[in-house]
Amino acid sequence: MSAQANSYFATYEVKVVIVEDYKLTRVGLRYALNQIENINVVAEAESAEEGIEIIKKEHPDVVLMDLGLPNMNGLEATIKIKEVSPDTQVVILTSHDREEEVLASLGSGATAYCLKDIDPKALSDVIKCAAKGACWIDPTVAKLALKLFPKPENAEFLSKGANPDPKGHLTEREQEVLRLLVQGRSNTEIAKELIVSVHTAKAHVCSILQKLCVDDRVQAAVKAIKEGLVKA
Amino acid sequence: MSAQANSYFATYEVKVVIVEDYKLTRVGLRYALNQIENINVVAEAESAEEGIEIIKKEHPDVVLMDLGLPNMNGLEATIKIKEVSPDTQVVILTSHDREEEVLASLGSGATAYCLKDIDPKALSDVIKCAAKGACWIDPTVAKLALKLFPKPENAEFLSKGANPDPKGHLTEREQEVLRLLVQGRSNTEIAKELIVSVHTAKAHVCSILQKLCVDDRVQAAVKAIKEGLVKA
DNA sequence: GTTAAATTTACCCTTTCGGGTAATGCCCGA
DNA sequence: TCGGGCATTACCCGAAAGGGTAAATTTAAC
Repeated sequence: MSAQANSYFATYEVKVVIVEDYKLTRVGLRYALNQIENINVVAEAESAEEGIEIIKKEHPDVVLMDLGLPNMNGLEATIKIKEVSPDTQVVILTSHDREEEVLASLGSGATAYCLKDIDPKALSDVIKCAAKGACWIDPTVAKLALKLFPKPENAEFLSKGANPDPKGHLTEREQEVLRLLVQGRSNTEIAKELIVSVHTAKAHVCSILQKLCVDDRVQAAVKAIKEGLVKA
Repeated sequence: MSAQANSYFATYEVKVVIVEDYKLTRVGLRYALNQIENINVVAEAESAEEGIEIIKKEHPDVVLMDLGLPNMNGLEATIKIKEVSPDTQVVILTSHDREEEVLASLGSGATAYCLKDIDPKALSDVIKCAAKGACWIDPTVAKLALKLFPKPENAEFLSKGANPDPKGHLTEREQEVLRLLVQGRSNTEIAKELIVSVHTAKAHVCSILQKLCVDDRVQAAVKAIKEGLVKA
């Protein structure tokens, strides 16, 4: 895939492969997309297996992927595609708007998620920016995906200036302990890791629990992840 | 904000407010964007505080937000904006590509994240689709955001057909227990919740630990979240 | 140089956890 | 009809967790 700085929408010829089981949709897509400048649909597949074979050979810039395929579905296919052709960008094109499918798609390696009511011109734009690796999520499901990002109430860089940590926040040592706690370490293990006594580790954990307003270390770990207190 | 079905890029007049402390960038942006059809920059602000006041009154469709502002920064401003004007979409426009800032921005309520090397035409397209609520993330940082989505190895809908759960997966009851476990409930509490004895709850937790190949409930909770085994 | 906060250690105690083993009843598929 | 998987209950036991309180030490700030 060629690269071109400072352009978010690909301006070179984008190689596209369509994976879609309904022939009518498939040929319609191909026709519509080939009308667009700089988009070149080089192949179609009516099953995930066939699509993967094609992609192995063609290494297209973008794959238009349907979710509801027979046998192997679009998610498994997406995972497979990112294995055999990591630089190929997968654009999900589906009529499903269920949260699980949106999240699972993006988790499987797709870079864009479109609903089928998209108009061809917009789809072509999405394909062009997906070719550059941009992430694009349909308006009707964007909220579902975005709410997965933790609200950074405690992010230290929120206010970068002279902000003396408005109390209630974890000390460096406590953050260190929290990190280990999230890994599932016991107090004993934490103590060994930090080369302190178990008493110390316990003391830190206790103050962490208090500061996070939780009752036990499980809740602390969950809260830490959800609020992004520890780097994943 | 008016709505128009089947169009991903807004085709109506999009009201835009720019929040950016550098005057040069600000006026440059305004000039460039006002060249674009259907985009109308109605106001500029050079600080977050000023921007919020303007947005309270104007309720624009889109806010172009710089991250590095004096005093209150762009993240805090974004949170505030989504409070006072929930339908206003925030587009982050920054030169920072640090992972924390990307994630924190999206977690704060922004719907799009652009780097400043974007060309004006592309930016206008992003603004137009952001106005409809779409999520757009710059190619250079999209990977950072996308890797946050859990890979759905265990998602039951991966193969929807006659797939008899290839063993090693949690039973319904165990998933129920796992859900409570993630909430930080003790075995006793889980037992009460499910109206069973503590022994039963313990048995379920034990088999969960074994099936997830972890040593304790903290690791189980973390794994459950990271792999999307429990609905957030 | 005094104060404040963070880090460290220690003791007490009760509750919970996790492992192991095993028995019972239930339902479904072979 | 006979398993096999699942849910349920039960027991024992050692280890760990969590709460409370207290104090010594370092570090940082003022």
